[in-house]
Amino acid sequence: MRKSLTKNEIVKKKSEIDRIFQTGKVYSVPHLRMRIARNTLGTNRIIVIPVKKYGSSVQRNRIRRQIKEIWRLEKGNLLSGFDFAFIVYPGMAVSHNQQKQQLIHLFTLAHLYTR
RNA sequence: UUGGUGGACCAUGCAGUCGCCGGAAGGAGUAAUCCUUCGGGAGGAAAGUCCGGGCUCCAUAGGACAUGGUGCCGGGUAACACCCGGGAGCCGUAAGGCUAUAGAAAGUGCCGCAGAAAAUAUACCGCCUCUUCCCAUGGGAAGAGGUAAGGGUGAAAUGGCGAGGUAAGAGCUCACCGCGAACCCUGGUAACAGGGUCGGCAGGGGAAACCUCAUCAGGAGCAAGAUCAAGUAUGCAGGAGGGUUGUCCGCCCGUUUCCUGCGGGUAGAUCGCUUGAGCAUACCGGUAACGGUAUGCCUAGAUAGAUGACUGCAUAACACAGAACCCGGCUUAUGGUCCACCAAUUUU
RNA sequence: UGGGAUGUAGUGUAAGGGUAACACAGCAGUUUCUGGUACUGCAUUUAGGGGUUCGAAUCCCUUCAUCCCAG
Repeated sequence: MRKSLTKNEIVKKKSEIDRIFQTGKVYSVPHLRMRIARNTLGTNRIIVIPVKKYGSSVQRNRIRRQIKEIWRLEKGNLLSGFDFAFIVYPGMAVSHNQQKQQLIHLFTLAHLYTR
């Protein structure tokens, strides 16, 4: 599978975001919370939401890009048909390797790997 | 060497792998779309939104009042609360810096406490003269008057200092200094500066108190505004005017229209959107800000929002920080490099 | 993104340029066998910085924080 991340793989509408928050299951590690909900598209979609108190716009943009990058590299190994929402709280690790370990831990908790 | 002052510049580059958003060319496909190649992709402050403009709609932005901004002089600019040059005042040993720098004699108001008096001038302690009385040769008390030199209060006390003058004093007179809705000469476009004459003290502060004078400003803002598509109910009730604006005039639209409220529907796409008061280089004009001419260049345009991750080398580049219609400034945040100048100390 | 508003003790509010005030809360003390009530006292650089003024919470500039409106 190609490791791309196009616009169709991002959750955009407010009604869909609300649906994730109302019906999704919650898995969390320190300073990061993941909600997943099934969709009817057959593919996975993602949204990253840093809370308002996380920092300046530069810091919020950076953490969003970093999580998108890790998700892009890992999504080929995951089951499909889910919407993902990552909520980031102040204190999140900045290092790429630590973030990667945290996300893999979350995916394992949710039993999302194909094998 | 240490401390300081002023200014200029940079804000990463190269290579590899995987990705993101536009553009151009080619190809596949009915189309949606996909593939290949080439080339581009955040800032000096993009920030705060403090000023000024462009642009769009309302009338082409008109008149008066209100309201608000600005405020030494000259220049620059599309414009400005910006910039450049000059004047004056203040601060600093200096290099340099700062200034909402018009008018207090148009008018109104304010100056707590203290102090006699806080702006009409006046008189607490004093000083001096005269009259009366008392003790007796020098004082004391009371009354009438003159005066502002001295004391004291205050942030601030009605020109300063010296001499003459006087009963004591006083711009009462004089010299010097200061002052001036005053006049003349010289220099300067001007602000202003220098000099002279005259006046003879006119009179405190504050205009970032109201205000006066001069000058500027019409309102709203790209969620402006325009087009297409989809969808709903040319629905119900009230009003006759509505818009331009804070008010009036004027102007524009209008009764098949418009406004207000309730109810219902859609929550999509395209344009605006990046060629611009643009950038670079050279020459010319100007003290400078800046302007002119020539040649060359095209350099983000997303729409829940594109720049990331990993690795190596170089390096000071690891800081502050992310375009959202676009420009010119100001202010604030922040890593570094270089230049010039000043002061002190040391050495020659 | 655009348009506005407000910052005063821990909280809620006052204050005409001239000593920062009131209520509740907090702390300490007195009263009581103890607690409550009551009484007395204490704590605030008026969000930060600068300017005007003899003097600033107040007037002006600037920065920061919080809140509201427009989808």
